[in-house]
Amino acid sequence: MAPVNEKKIKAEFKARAKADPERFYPVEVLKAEGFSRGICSRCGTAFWSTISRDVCGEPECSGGYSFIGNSPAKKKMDFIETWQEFSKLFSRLGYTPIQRYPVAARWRDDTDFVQASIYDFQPYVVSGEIEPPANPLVVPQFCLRFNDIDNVGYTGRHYTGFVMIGQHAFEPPESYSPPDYLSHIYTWLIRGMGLPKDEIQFHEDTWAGGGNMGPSMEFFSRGLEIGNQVYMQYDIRSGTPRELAIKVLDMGMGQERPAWFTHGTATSYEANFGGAIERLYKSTGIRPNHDVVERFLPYSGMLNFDEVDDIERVWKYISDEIGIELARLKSEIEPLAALYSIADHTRSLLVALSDGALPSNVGGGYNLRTLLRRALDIISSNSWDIGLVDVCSWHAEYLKPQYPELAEHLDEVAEILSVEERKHSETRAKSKRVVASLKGGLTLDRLITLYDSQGITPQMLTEANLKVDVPPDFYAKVSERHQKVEARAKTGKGLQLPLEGVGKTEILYYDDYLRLEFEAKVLRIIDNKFVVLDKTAFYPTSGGQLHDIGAISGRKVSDIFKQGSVVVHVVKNPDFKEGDMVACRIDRDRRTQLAQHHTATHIINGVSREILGEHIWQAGAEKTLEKARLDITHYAALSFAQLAEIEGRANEIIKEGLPVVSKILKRDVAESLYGFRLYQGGAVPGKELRIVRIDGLDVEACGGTHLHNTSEAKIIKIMGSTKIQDGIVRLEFTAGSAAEKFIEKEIFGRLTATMDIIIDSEVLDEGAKAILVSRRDEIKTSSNSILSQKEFQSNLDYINALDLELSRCSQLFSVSPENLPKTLKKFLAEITKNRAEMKTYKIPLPSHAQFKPGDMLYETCLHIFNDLWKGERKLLETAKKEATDNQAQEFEVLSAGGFEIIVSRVEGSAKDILKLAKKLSGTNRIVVLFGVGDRVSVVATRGDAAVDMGGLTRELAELLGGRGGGRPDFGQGSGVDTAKVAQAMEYALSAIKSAVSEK
RNA sequence: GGGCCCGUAGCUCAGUCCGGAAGAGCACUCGCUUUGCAGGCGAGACGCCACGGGUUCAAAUCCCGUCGGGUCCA
Repeated sequence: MAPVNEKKIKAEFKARAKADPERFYPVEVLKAEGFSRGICSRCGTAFWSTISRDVCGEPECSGGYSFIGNSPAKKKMDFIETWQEFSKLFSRLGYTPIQRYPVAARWRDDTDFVQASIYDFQPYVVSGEIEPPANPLVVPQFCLRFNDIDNVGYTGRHYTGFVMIGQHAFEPPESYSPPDYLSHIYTWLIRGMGLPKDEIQFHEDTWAGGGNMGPSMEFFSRGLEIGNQVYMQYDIRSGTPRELAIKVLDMGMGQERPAWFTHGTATSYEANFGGAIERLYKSTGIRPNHDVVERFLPYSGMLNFDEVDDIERVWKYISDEIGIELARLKSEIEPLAALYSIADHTRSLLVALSDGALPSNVGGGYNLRTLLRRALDIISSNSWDIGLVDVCSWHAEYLKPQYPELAEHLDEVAEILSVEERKHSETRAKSKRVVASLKGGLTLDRLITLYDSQGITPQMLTEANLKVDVPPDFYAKVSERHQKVEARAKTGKGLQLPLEGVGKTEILYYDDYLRLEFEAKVLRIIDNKFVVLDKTAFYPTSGGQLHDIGAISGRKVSDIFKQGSVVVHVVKNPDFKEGDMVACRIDRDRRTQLAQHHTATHIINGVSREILGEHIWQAGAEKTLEKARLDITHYAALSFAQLAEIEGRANEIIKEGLPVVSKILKRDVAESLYGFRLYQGGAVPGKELRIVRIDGLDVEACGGTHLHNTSEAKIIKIMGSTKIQDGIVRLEFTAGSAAEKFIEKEIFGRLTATMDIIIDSEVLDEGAKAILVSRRDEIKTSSNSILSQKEFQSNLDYINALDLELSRCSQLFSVSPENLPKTLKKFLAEITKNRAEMKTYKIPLPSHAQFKPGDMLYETCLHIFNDLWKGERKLLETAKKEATDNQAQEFEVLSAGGFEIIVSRVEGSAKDILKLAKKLSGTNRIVVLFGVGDRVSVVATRGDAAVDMGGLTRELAELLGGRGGGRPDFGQGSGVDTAKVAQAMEYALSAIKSAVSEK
């Protein structure tokens, strides 16, 4: 938002306009129609009306809505008809009706969703940088607003998703004509809606937002605001209003309003959801009691769930005021509000999901998830049998004349909804278990943590009959905690070079990625390090693509970055000066590799959309020398099969050798040719866009260096995918020689290295080993031939089979493939160690001769893990246990003070003597064992005796040159001084004896 | 974008704060018992305590990182 005080500027302007209406408002139109000006005796607003009135048309001033059940409009139109009538009329008036924009605002970086029709044209049309798609125009723009979510269903007019019909014009001052615009909308009120002029009031007002401001005319009838026409003509970002070069008409009218108004239904919902609402009534058996609803409605605004602490008291107040018993009032209103919420939420979801937005735990997606879960919770708490997908399809059917695309996307919407529903039911089940395990008396801190980290609301606790103190400002406390945390996390600012007076750098890297040499003039050198040229083909790090390297006048260029529209080269000790012409050369291998990765990214993006669906958007990307990564919007993790399909198709695209064409287009031309799909990398500034197109697959606005033809990518190998957050999946892949290197090192190399390790370890039986050796040799032979002949494409299936093998093996040991050799080494070493120990216990090594590995390394790994590692360890442990049992009989037991005392020295590790001590201990026993091995371990246990074994152990361990401790009934420690064991035993014995005898 | 919570037996989880002997219930196997309504009793099997590193005499437990899953806020 602008750093200036918009509210203050607006108030000042409003006062000025009020004093001089002729100058700021197109009042001549109203005068000609017989309207005259009045000042509202209640709110002071200046308004226009044909009949003498004391108050303006605001519901607060004129006593609420008086059109309900008694509309003054001569025409009746439902939601769909409203747009049909409106667009027909405005076409005749010279406006062009255009398609709505997607509700997910990809062309903007300051908002997730479109919240008003003017959002479609911000910032570039409004700023005059680019042409609007038509001028003047009207648009039925679907908008999402989540701030009133709690009021939806109750107030009769709030929605999370609604259609704002926009009437817009973008004109230079000389042709900008508010009187025309006002007369057009007036025509709509009179002729379109059939309102008698006596029923219309216009209010003088001022609107400000997004750095712009202008006078506005709101129009009302019977207490309902039908719309608002803003004459946006000032830029107020500097703090004082300045005339805009392009003045803008911004009229917005809720499409839901005319339908409601002309039908005069109790709530707006009844008139606007078409068949959906009827079907909801039918499936739940709920119908509005119009008498109750109408009496309730004027008070509904008081039930503002955000602002009121004690909602019950408000209910009671309303019930008293309208004389309907509280219980009855609630039983009439609440189920209705619930139904209307479902209708609203599903419609919002249908549009948002159709447009490619996804529910998520972060970003704008969280709003969608909240919407969805709210709807699901309403359904389940009322035990209704309503399927969200069904309701969506009812909406889609009704909206078909206006938004035919919604019906086309129903399958994808259904899929996304079902994934979300499953997640929600799992979360709910989990919450129930947690709640069930809680007892009352929770601290506020605990309550907040429960809500914050597990989504368990205080309400759920009280519903489970837990006694908890919930402060009325609970949710405020929650956000307080967040604010504290957020205040701590602030970031520093990056490097800012003094570049005043340096013009925009001319970019040469757009033309051809193989343009690697050029001459340029040195404009500035800062700190003997940062070099600015008049033009450059060096690519700066941007758009997720890593910068080039190379040389300027023979001096090494190590980094390139952009500051604003100036490209800065980092050069070591430049031997040239400002004003010189210099020869520049870019590193070819690096440039080629980066181009391969960048074009591969576009291929993967296009292919993913082909395979996974229209909801796939780029959510981030990075291209380095080693690999490329692309984050795509998708509602679930990708399966191996899906990855394989994407990779396979991507390589087909390479084989097909499609041309990659890039050209600069004007933004409006590009948008009309390719739509908003262009904005894969997010919002892009500027009048002109560089468009990179792979025919039939992908078109993006992109500044990167690209191949000429997909065949130059050579090969694409997907390395893996992870779900980086809900709704976003990251694909990592590599192309060209980086892919070949990857295959060589990380597939062939890793696999054979792993096999080598197993073979060298000598843990396998001879037969199994022989098979593994021959398998390894075979892989080495094939891989050598693939590598030497560069036959990657034709051997992709083989390569992928090996890759799959690697990942299966890594999953077995729950490590990443990278750690597989290392992990196997660890396991094999343990097996060898166990076997050595088995020898000392005289356990015969079991024969695993029956094991015959097949083709797959996986089987061998399974064998190593289960039979060798786990199985043999089991044998060893069993043997040790038996040995312990036998050994336990052999200890000398002393007695003193009524206790049995064992103080003894054995061979063994800490773990061994621990087990032995456990075996020996009893209620009447005191046991101290010294285990001698590499070092001396001490374990001390006792039954009921009053000796501090932890303390004793500490003393003993220290005596042995180490440390130890423990609880009164149990001590553990170790030392290094094996020679002092006898001394320690003596000390232990005497300490115990004196302790028990004291008792 | 910013937080927070959770990864322990096939499942649901306790143990983690405050380091010191890896647990419960359900499911499973076997035996006995019971006409049955999740039947009762007894015995048993089942753990790389997510992965990697660090601190420590000692780590499921503390610290750092990674990977999964969940949740809240803007």
